Amino acid sequence: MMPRSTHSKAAPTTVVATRLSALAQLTAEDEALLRHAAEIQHRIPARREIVAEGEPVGSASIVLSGWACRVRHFADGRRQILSLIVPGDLIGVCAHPRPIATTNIVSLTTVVLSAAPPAGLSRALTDAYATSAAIDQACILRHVARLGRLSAAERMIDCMLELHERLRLAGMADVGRFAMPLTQETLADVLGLTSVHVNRTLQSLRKDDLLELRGGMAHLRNEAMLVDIVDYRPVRVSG
Amino acid sequence: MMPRSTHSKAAPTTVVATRLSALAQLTAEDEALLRHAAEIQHRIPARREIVAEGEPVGSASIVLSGWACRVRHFADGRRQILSLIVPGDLIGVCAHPRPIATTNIVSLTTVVLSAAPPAGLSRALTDAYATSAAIDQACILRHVARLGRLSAAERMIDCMLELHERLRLAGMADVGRFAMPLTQETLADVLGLTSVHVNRTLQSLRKDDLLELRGGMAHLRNEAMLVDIVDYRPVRVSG
DNA sequence: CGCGTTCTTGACTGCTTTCAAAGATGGTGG
DNA sequence: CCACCATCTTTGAAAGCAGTCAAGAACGCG
Repeated sequence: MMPRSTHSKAAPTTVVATRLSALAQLTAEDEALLRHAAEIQHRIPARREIVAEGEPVGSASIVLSGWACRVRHFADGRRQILSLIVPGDLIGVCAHPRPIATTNIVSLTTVVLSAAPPAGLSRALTDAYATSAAIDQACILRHVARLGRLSAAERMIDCMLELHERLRLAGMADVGRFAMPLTQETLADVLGLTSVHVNRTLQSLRKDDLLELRGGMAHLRNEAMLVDIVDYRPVRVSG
Repeated sequence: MMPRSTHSKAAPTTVVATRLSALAQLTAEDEALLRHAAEIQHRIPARREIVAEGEPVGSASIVLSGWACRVRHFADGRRQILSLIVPGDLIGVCAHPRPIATTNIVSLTTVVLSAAPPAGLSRALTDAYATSAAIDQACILRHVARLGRLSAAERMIDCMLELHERLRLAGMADVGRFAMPLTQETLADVLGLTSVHVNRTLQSLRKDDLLELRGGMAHLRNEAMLVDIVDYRPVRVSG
């Protein structure tokens, strides 16, 4: 069976080059390194643990297609998704000695990974990795503000605007429209809500013609208004 | 006026060495570098902006005493504290080119900073900085889970356990007891609650003899039970 | 001792959860 | 092609946790 992603127009291999090129000036050699690394692909079914908390961080890898997440499980069954990982994102890029994973990472859909070329080989790749890590950090801080101070509808809007921006960076989103494969239950674990309330929130947003999720696609009906509602600002990590 | 901290038994200069030594094997030279850097201190009153979102990240510095935070302000006045910064923590240590700050950083008490010795000078310092950054990251992820899935009382407990652990690393906490200079209103902005509800939550926890905040001190009355309530696990970032 | 900040309290509102069950959807095999 | 099954979405009623508003008490500083 071919690993064909229904959520991406871009071929998996170009997703990575698109995103990393947006983060640093990659040379033709850098792109060749990425292409070479992508020749060996690791296919992971949905709902599989990719990284286990407390275990040594393995070799760095790149998400070619599919969605994953960092997640925390509580003893009583509660679950919180700490961050979403989408195509073009890096996993396990870590600067310090003998690092161990601080969270579990789990696939949410089928995920295809390739190894990330070692950073030392290229100045531009090193920069791209560092910038990617900075974006990751910024998104997590954004998530803190989202969970701490926004209402259910605001959390949903803010989250979708962020995903739209991040997927666009990898060339995987149209204007106001992108593939969003998460179920309402998973979305609830991202947003710190119950699935029932996610459902009601989505109905309300659709009724107001602001935002619509259907058939695995997200539609931002009125992006300007959405941006205004949550005071959304694009992620910027370098000048 | 001497910058004397009433919240610390350790002298400001040793706080840094204590913490960084716990993160990597510092040599006598490393400690000399830290002591030298600490000769020039920068004193910042409470409620001052230390770093502005969107501005280039300045030179790296170390908190010798006092508390600060990363914070997000919303257009309508809501405010969320994204992470707390306590003595021994680093500010503005950043690996990628031309970095700009993704959040504001504000002093919560009087804060004394010194410059952080450049990482390139010493392998151990480089490691310590990287480990410190990893701890920072782990605490922020923890904060996401806290805000997303814990009740008010659980958030309070989890936050106090984390602060106890972090301050102990810098030699600034006794067993089950540490200086906690934040007002209930500030705590509310950390925990994503209102100050009224923080007050009621604290009363309830004190009544149950679990946790007590009074006179700028936090007392963990029954640490084992607190740990159990929130399924608290110590921060581990390297093997 | 006086003033501003912080803490405390009460009554009321409301957003979100809980619990339960019924409908839709999509993929699979007969 | 359709029945079937698991998964996902939708709905309703009731309860609960946290927020809002307002005002008084306590605290700490000068």
